[in-house]
Amino acid sequence: MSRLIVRVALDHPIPTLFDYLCTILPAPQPGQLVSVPFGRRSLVGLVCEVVEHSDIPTERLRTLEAIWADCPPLSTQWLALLAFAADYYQRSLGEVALPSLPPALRNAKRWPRLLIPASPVPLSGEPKASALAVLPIMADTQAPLIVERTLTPEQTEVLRTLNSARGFSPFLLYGITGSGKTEVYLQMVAGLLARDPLAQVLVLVPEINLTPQFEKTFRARFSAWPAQAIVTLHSGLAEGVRARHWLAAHTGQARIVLGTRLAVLASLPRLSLIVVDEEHEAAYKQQEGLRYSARDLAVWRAKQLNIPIVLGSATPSLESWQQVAQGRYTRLTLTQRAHTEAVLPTVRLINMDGNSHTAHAPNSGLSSSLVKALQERLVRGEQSLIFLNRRGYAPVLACDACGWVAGCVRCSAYTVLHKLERKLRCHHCGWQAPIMRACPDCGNLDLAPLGRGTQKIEETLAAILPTARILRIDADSTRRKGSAQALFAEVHAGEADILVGTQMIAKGHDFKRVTLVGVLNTDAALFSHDFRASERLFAQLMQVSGRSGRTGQGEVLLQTRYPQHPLYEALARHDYAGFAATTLAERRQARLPPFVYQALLRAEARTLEAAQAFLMQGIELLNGLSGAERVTCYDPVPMAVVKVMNVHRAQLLLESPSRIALQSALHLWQPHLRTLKVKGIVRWSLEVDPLDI
DNA sequence: AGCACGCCGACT
DNA sequence: GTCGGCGTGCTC
Repeated sequence: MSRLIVRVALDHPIPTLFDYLCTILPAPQPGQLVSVPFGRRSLVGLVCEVVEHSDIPTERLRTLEAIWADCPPLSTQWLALLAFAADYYQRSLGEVALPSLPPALRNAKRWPRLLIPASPVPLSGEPKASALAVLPIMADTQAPLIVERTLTPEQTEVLRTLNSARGFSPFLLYGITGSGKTEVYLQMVAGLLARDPLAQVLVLVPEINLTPQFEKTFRARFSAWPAQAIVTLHSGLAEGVRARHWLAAHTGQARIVLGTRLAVLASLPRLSLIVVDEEHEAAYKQQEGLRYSARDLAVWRAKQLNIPIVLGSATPSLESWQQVAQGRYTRLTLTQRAHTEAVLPTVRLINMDGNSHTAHAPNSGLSSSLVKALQERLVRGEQSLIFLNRRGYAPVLACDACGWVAGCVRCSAYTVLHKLERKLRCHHCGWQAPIMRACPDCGNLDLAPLGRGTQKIEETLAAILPTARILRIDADSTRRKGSAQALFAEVHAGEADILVGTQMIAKGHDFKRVTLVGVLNTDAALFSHDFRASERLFAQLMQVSGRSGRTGQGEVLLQTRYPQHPLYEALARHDYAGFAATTLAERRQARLPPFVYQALLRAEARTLEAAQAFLMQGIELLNGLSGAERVTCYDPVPMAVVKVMNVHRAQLLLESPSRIALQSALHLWQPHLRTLKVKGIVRWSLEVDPLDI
């Protein structure tokens, strides 16, 4: 009698499948979840193969504990997607596949209580299906009118192109803020699901807090459908809910899956269209564990399944823009705002250089032009928004006498002064300490806060404009759960005149009464060592500018010491295309992404020396590999913030004009790195296509 | 990655 | 005399 060997992927760094004997009948199929003994633990694993022979000696083989027979197996296409992600990001299949499952599914004890949704019902087979074209108006008066909107001629043209797409067709939907990208998504989805009543659509959004309003919009538009046809997937869901939603997607019952980056790895057997909204957002890149790009995996998935994908943005990533230039993606452009009353804001650059500007008050950080503009809004009963990407009161507390600067005890970073809380706080690790009265080095009592954060601007504004109702929205004022919602509600209700905030205020919220946006202190990003800083700054400024004048003529006042800088000039012209062309030309010249491919080897240790020593040995190993000459390897460098939580960090950059050459070098390199032995404990990780260097 | 085993300093 | 530090070795 031949025995059955089940080869299982486990969440474990050894890049191998683990073989188990199977005594349960019927034996599992590839794609099924099983419970196996591992060491003295019991783990959930994914069956990859069922064979009759194992290279492991029989006496070392252990036996499967259980098979989750109720759950339909994951498809070979899903397995291929995860195998690709594992291969590309240099991880084992199990390390990628198992963490991609909802936590509840990875606990075999919970299997019996997880209900598998019934088989999908064709939406077009329902009596209400004809309502897809003309939908009822919802009773909810807070919601925008939900009848299908009349499209602008531009939108109609774009939609026609999208609807005629067959097979793998990547589109870059380049549409300015307010041009009605969402309406295009909605009508494209409606059209597709009407044509194919069993089809599934994946809609990705960059942030968890954008899911509620997207969900609301989709539910309103498809209100004729059963509720379970639309599900969300993100890390904020309770475990049970997330498992139910995932299973609804897996069985095909959910037709629209709306989620954050983790949703790109969901099982979607009838996936027919992918939408990635705000595709340029850095949040699509996972920044810990498996550092995948959900946008890139979405494109791969669309290619694998031979389906269309729409990447939408007002400020596309330069990677996607370049794909258009190379003819790989099709660009569709929306240049007009969908509501005729909305026009692009006027952007004024206020020169803060030297003597040429007139500060409202010395050292206030506010120009008299901005203060005047704020006063005008106050008189007219309109709202203003002040954008400053620095929370706290002052970024630095320093001693005038000896030059001492307050720093974090665990990180190589300055601590930020939080005046209201009377604390010095490290924004890297959260460590905090009371504000000292005297300099610990020289005893000087005159410690000076340097620079300005949101708290200080709030305080200054309160002094200059005593009648204004000022609201601050940043990570500190919204720390408690739900307080962000409450603060935004206050703004919408008109209970604030001036909103001071960090980038939190730039996204998603449509402030109808805001007619003025003031932008402070963004110059540092112009001269950052990070070559992507200017791309991010431009996108951020376009986004925050778009907050003004959603229902009329708005104004943006940007304070800068470099009003002639091409980035700001392009912003004032609302000229993303010009900015992109210039920046891409610079990147090409400097041989930076997207013209080269990069990977990072990071090392962390208790001393910087140990981390650097590991990286130096890594370089030697790399140089010994065949094909290494096609990959450029730079010197190891300490990271920008060298020490975080008492751990020292350094990194090594690899670069190649060929993605394949870089990939093959990494594959050859990785097994050698695993065997490296250095003094002390060094934790290391490889990141492919890093965003921050 | 966990989780064991295993050999040297400060506590009841 | 033990509790506990983290070095190193294994997991089908």
